[in-house]
Amino acid sequence: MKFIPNLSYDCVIFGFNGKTLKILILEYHNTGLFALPGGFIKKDQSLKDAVNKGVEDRTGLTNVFMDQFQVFDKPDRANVFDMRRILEGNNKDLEENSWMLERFLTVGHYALINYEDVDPKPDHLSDSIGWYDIDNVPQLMMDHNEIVDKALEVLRNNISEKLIGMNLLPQKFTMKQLQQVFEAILDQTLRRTSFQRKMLSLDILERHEKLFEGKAHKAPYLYSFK
Amino acid sequence: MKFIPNLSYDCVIFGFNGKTLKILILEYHNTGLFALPGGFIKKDQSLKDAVNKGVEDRTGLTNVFMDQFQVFDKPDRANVFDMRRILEGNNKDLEENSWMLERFLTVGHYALINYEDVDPKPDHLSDSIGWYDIDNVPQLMMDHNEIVDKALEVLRNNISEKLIGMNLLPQKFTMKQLQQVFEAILDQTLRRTSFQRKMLSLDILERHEKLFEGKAHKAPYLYSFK
DNA sequence: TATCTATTGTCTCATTTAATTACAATAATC
DNA sequence: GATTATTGTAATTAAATGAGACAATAGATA
Repeated sequence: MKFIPNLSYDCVIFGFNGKTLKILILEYHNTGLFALPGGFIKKDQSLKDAVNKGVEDRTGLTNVFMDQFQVFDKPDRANVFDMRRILEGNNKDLEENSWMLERFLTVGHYALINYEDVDPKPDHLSDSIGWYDIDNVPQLMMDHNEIVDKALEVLRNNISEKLIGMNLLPQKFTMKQLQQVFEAILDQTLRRTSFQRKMLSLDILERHEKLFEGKAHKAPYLYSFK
Repeated sequence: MKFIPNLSYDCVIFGFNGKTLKILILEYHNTGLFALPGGFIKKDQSLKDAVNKGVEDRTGLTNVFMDQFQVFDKPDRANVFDMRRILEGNNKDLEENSWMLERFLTVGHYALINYEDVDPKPDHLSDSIGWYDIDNVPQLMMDHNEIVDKALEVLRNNISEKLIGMNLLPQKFTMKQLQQVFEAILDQTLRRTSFQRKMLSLDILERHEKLFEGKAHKAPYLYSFK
């Protein structure tokens, strides 16, 4: 067995489409089971490498911002019945893969990516992967809904200006877009003038040319992070 | 083997003696090796139960405030040489305990306890356990110094008034003691009047009788958390 | 008993930071 | 050229914090 036994990772991959915050969820072949992208850690592999690999396989992205935030370890979190269905749905040998039916602790991660850059690809066990609004996540297997909730909570607490926008937005963006990211994450509206003044005072933004959208009003500046 | 392989926990146990922030460190028999209190997780045990048990064994305390904050996973973090010395120093059979020489990922925790309540007890592998000032921690085995540094960083960032004092101080305390806890954690001096005003305005403290210390000055009130 | 010392609790006033409102600038439409 | 929707920034208010002043007081000192 090339993997570390009883240990896995799962990753809540956040994206922002300009309106709402979304996460990537995959569905397993012939089971109707939804789950977070996750996987196992090779015996000589760092956790970070393992997760990066998993995210790259499903999104095509490298150098993604990522953070591990909690170990989920309830002894009864594994659902042997579901796992068996997934293996059978993929015509996997149960004997050979019986290690997958044991207890697993999983290291929860979240990743922030630029929605536009992604071309989601299902892995060999699943037949679809897609974006779901953060407030419209389907029922997931095992304790994955709990992992999503916790990831969002941590994201809200860590909303330290720079990291967030830098990873969820394209290189250049308007002040309004930046504000919308914050509003989507915090799930509350912010005052435009206070937000703008605050962001500018932090001295983390660089101002570029204006963006002419063809709309009948003053054109906003584009910004990037310094 | 009754433990989950390749996985351990370690715990940075913080205490406050009225002056400085301290942590508990143990020394292994006949090796001169220092380490954080840690251990393994039984196959049917929750991580939390495992850590609680470890803390209770070494401090005698139950219901301790505790938080897991990071998995440390560098593939080369285990030091086979040191581990062998510990086993040999304790006359343990190398063959039987060879699983301990493999790669381990460890879940880093920190705990906050009331210094006065503790009677530190070494476990069966170590011959001493004692308090060390946070800015005078000896060289520890493996990556334990890194774990300590990270724990302190997390503690500083999480210094959300209530949790801290509630766990590091006795039930009743003076405003000065509370300020000293903050100063020890943040490693900076705070303005007395501003601190007092801030704490009182948070509406988390209950004021009790005065504490007469027999000193030649006005006696301070005792407070507890609401 | 009166005075002195160290510390505490609270006020005041200055300074900084943030919330709120107001308004001019402007890109495209009518 | 007037109109509309939105943007950038200035002006005004309000809240939080910094810095200092001062009276209160428990015990020590004389």
